[in-house]
Amino acid sequence: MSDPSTKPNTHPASEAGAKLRIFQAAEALVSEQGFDAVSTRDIVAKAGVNIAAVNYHYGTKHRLLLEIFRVRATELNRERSQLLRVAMEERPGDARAILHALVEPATLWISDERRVALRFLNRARSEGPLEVRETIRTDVRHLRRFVDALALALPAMPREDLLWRFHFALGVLHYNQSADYERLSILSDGTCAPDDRVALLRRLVDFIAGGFGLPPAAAS
Amino acid sequence: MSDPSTKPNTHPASEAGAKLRIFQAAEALVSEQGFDAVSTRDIVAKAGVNIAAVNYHYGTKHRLLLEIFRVRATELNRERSQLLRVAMEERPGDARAILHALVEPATLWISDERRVALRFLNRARSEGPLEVRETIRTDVRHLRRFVDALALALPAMPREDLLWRFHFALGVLHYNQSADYERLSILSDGTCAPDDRVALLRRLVDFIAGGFGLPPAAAS
DNA sequence: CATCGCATGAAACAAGCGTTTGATACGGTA
DNA sequence: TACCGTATCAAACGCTTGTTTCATGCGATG
Repeated sequence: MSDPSTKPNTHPASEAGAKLRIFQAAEALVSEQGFDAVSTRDIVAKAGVNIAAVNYHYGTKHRLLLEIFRVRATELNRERSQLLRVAMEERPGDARAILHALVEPATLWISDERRVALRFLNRARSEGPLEVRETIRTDVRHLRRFVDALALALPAMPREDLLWRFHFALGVLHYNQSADYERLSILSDGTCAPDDRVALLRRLVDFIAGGFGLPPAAAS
Repeated sequence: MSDPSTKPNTHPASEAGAKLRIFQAAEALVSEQGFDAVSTRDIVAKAGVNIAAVNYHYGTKHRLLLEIFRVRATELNRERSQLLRVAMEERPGDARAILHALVEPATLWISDERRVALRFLNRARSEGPLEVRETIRTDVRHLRRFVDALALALPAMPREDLLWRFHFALGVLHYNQSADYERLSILSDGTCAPDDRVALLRRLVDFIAGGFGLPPAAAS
């Protein structure tokens, strides 16, 4: 049930697998238009399948969306955890490296085909089903790893200060994932654009590190 | 049309004014449940009026929501402009005071009955009608005043740097307005709560000022 | 070859949506 | 008193929603 591409399809009309195509069509449409704006008929039209296929393969539209969220959230958290582990091994005690591990995955995802998955996750955070929003709010296990790592790297900072700053850092991070760069582009008369992902990542980490009271980064 | 309380109502059943009660009911429901989750029938049920009243007083449900947004956005922008003006007069060249003027209104609104209006505006930003989201994205006039003020206070900072940091600052600000404090509460085992608005405001400004590379605030 | 399970198709379902209709009651004015 | 514009009401409109039904076609199995 977790991977829509496991079962090869035998029917001639579904060369790429109807279940997988429904998954991708729903993800793409939601990431573009939002959860409430996408209907079952929109999904099956994009996927090129009959309307009954959604309920046949996923039970309900609700469960389809939950499944998409589950798959993508797992992927993102796994990537973040891996980057954090690498940072802790290679540069232990470097708070800036920890913040980098927190910010990097989402910034990279925007640059490639995973942009769709990331935007789906962002939608889920604010407009997704109640069940999903509840999970996001209360399942903080993977975030706790980052807090603990930061506490190790910044032993002099009171834990309450550290948690609030971490909270603010998540705000910066999520706002940037929403890709609302048009306002910035207008404000800057077009000079500020998110095209250079490396530079954007550096600016992001710089800002958050500054918020944590860290000194400016050394030239890399 | 702008103030739903202007016309005194003559009908016995509408002692507080049907138009005003519709306005308030819609604002409250949307701020709690989101734009797409609230139906016309929900609104009239909460307002205690007939379902035809919405279309009679506001034309369409769409125009009702646009009107609420227009009224509340005007109020918020006016308050921010006024605080910025005071900051520029009393503490010219103080970047921290400018950031304070940017952050303070929303933080104060959360504390009183305007919390409903603020949450409505936040909803409008992400899930509101396309027309509203377009306005928010492209109407940057009141933001430009803050950018210009910051440029005056931080003459050494390249404009591109300043704009990016301002962009990030808006991220922190909006994230906090969304009032997603439950995750922080869980992460901190309940020790971090947004009850003390003065302290929260100080922490917010501290973090953003740090992101701008400003030195830590002097004790007030 | 007959049979079975899985996948798909067209059509319809009940429920909810925003909006409209036409009737009714009210207070102010001539 | 007769009238008129305003405001409210119950009821219905046409439409879209997510989901279901039942028939059909396919490939694999016996």
